This record gives sequence, structure tokens and C-alpha cells, in this order.
Amino acid sequence: MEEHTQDRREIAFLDSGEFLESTSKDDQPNESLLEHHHKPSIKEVDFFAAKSQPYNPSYMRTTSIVGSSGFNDELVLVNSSLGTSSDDGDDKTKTQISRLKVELERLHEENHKLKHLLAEISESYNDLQSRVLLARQTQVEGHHNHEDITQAVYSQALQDRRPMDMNNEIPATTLKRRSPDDVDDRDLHRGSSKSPRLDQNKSTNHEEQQIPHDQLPFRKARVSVRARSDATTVNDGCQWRKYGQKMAKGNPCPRAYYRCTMSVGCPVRKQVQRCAEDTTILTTTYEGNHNHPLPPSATAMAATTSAAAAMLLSGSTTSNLHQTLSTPSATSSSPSSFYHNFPYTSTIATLSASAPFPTITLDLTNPPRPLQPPPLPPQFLSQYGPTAFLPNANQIRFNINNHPQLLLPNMLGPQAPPRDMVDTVRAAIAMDPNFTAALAAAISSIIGGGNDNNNNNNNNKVDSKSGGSSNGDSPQLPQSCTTFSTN
DNA sequence: CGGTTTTGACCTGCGC
DNA sequence: GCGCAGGTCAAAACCG
Repeated sequence: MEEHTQDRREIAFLDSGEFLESTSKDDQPNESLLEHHHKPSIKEVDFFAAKSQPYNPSYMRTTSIVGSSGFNDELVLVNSSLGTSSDDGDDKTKTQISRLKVELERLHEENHKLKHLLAEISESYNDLQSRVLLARQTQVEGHHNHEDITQAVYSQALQDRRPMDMNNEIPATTLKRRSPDDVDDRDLHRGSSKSPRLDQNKSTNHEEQQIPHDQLPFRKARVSVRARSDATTVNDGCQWRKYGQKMAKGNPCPRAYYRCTMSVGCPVRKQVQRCAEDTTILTTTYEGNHNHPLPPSATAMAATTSAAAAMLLSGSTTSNLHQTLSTPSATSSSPSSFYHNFPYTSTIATLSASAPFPTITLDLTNPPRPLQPPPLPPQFLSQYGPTAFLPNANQIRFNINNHPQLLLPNMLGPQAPPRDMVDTVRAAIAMDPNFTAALAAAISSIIGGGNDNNNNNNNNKVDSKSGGSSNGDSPQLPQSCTTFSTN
């Protein structure tokens, strides 16, 4: 049981309609509240029903911190008028108060259980999603006639047999490990004979491979983020260690390779390279899934890129994704119809079919044409303010399956503090069911988001060297958050 | 002293 | 087979 008295977050009851009706009927919220607890009317706390309830400030004497998911992690019912009631000293009132406290404790415990339940559901969902994608892969491998460009991208990824990326299927060759503490799915899946001394774990049978399902087998999709930054790399909330640097062909700027160091063996890697044409643009390409909890500041980014990767890997969800050509060689087969759906000159999201990996590029560099934001639920307006979703200079735009266009303010630019990013991603996830791929991470962020402010200003490190703060000041989330790509 | 960065070497796949 | 390019390794240097 968590402490009620320390660091409590005051949550107004946005409970069932019955409850609100009872409180609004007599326009005496405090007494109604007490009366309400004479009756066992609050059997369950319907967190998600709160969204549909009109916000009535006269009854919400406390600050509403109902997250965008509608899930309260702390239920501390505060009746600010109890102590000043004219019935002070009345035994009946005291009895009611004590009953109320008991009920409150019960609700708190119930809330705690629901949190666990939600975590389990989220985990189950991720598991199921992996299985679905695996089934899709199997299906795609047997049917190469794909009219949809995204299916073609996906198919190409599945047919790619480059050993460095041989994570989509277990090769019928040797598996190896470099060292006990340097084990990632790449090592587990790679069919390399690079180091005979490390040649072990041989197997030729798919089903004999004991591979974590969350790393199986979809790791090839990449999420690339283009953003203007003067720093060597962008702050995404994670800790990274640079393990290599290479000069890439056609670009005078070196490409740096980073590996996530927030957990031993975390397979997530990223490449950072400046654009040759415009050195103020930094391209960060993420690959892999985190195998550890993420701090809230990293979860938001993870949720966004994970959703993008999920779109990329899901044929149905990518079919309506606006696509443009990032380079003349990219996605030459992209149907021109996409351009009709895409009235903007700037790149929104780019799918690259020519790359060795299916890659989705989120371009945050081109100021898009101002767009009318979608209507927002009242709770978002109350929580984030009416201007929270107004278009900024740099935004990511998603248009997935004809869902409302989501405006994600520039996550990486210096003018956008992480708080905006976190809040906006939360809201975006809540607004679009297709972001359920990131739901677990987002909700975790929301649950732990009571101290988001702690992460606002101290996660601006620009490289891993100055890092360490991101996981030191942030509470670790109770679950592993799938990040960036689902491949 | 431990973690990170640097940097040359090495490995692999691909194209010719 | 050879060269090229992308990616990774690992020892040395660096840093707090």
C-alpha cells in the first residue's frame, strides 16, 4: 500500500455517471459525497468512463490529474469542505468520514490491483502483437504478390538475408555469441562464422531456438528521425555508448554508432549522422527493442517511434500512410496516389523500400503547412490547455487509417521542452487506437508521470558522455517498454 | 577506477 | 576473386 500522506496526488473523482448524477442532483457535492457512501454504489472505479463525463469545476474541488488514458494511479479523494462543515463534531458525520476513509482505502487497493491488471494486459497485448506479426511474416513469405507498396517493403525486409540483419528468421547456420555480457538478439540470430572460438549454440531448427518473443523476429524495421540540432546527438531519454564511427559514402560527415547502455545486453542501437546537404540536420536511426524499463522521458519517444515502426511493419496500417520519396532512389514504386493524399511539400513520413531495411523516416525539419488540429476531448483541453496542440514550427504528422491527424510537436528541437513531447505523445496515443502498440509504454509513462516535472529539464544531455541522469532521476517503469522498432 | 570515446582492424555481403 | 561499403570489435586513450 502506498503512502497516502506523502507526495499525494489529489485526484478528483471522475467516477461513474451514477456518482456524478448523485452529486449534481442536489448541488451539494460534499453531502452528496457522504450520502453516496451510505450506499455501496461505488463498486468499481470506471476510469475510462471518466472521459465521457462533463467536467464540472464546481464539483471538482481538487486538481484533476486524470491522465490521458483516463487511468488514475493514485486515488486520493479529497473533500476540501469536510473540515469546515457546520456539522463539525457531529457523530454521524464522523462515522461517515470514517466510512469514507475505509472506502477510500479499499478503492486505493483496488486501484493498485487494476494497475497490475493493466500492466498484465499490456504485456499480453505486446505478446499477441508479436505473434500476429510473426504469422503475418510467414504469410507474406509465401505470397510475394503484393500490390501495396508497404507490403512490398515488408516483403523485401523479410526476404533480406543479409547476415548482419538476419533477425527475421533463424538461419540454418551457426549461431554465436561474442561474450557472455554482450548478448543481443543480433548475436543470437546472426548466422556468422566470424569467430569460430565463439561458435556455439548451433542449431538448425527454428523451433529449437529459445528466443525471447519480444525480440522475435521483427527487428529489421528502422525508425529514422530527422531533426535540426547542433548537438552531436539528440536527447531521447536513453543512455547510449558510442561503439563505432564510420565515414559513409557520399557524406563527408561521419556516421556514429551507438548502443543502448541502460541495460546489459539491450539490443537497441542507433546511428547518428548529419545530413550532407544541410549539416544542421541530424538523422538518428533507431533499431531494436529495449529489454528494460524506460524512464518517462524516453518512453514518450519510444512510444512514438514504436508506433511508427508498428505502422511500417503492419501492412494494413501502413497502407494509408502518407508516403513520399526521401531520396530519388527511394520507393520508386510508390504509387502516385499517395501524393494526392499528401498535400504538403514537406515530408511527413517516408517509407524507404530501397534500403536494406524497411525504414520509416520522421522528418521534423520542414515546417509544414498549418493544419487545423483535431477536436480534442475536454480532458485534454483541461489538462494541456487549449493551445497544446496548435501546430508548431516542426511537427510530425501521422495519418493512419483515416484516423484524425495527429500533430506531434517537434520532439527534438531545442525550442520544444520534453514536457511537451511527453504530454503530446500521451494525448496522441490516447486519441488514436492504432497507437496501442505503444499503449503500455504510454500508460506507464502516465502512471509514473506524476513526477514528469522531474525529468523536464535535466534530460537535455546531448550525448552519452554526459548521460546517466536520465535513469538516475527517473523512476523505472514496472515493465519493459518496446521501443522504436518492432522488428 | 570504471565507464566512455576513439580509431584502426576486421568481418560480411554485394556488385562487377 | 577483388574491391567497396556498412557494420562491429576491441585495445588504447580519455575523463570525471
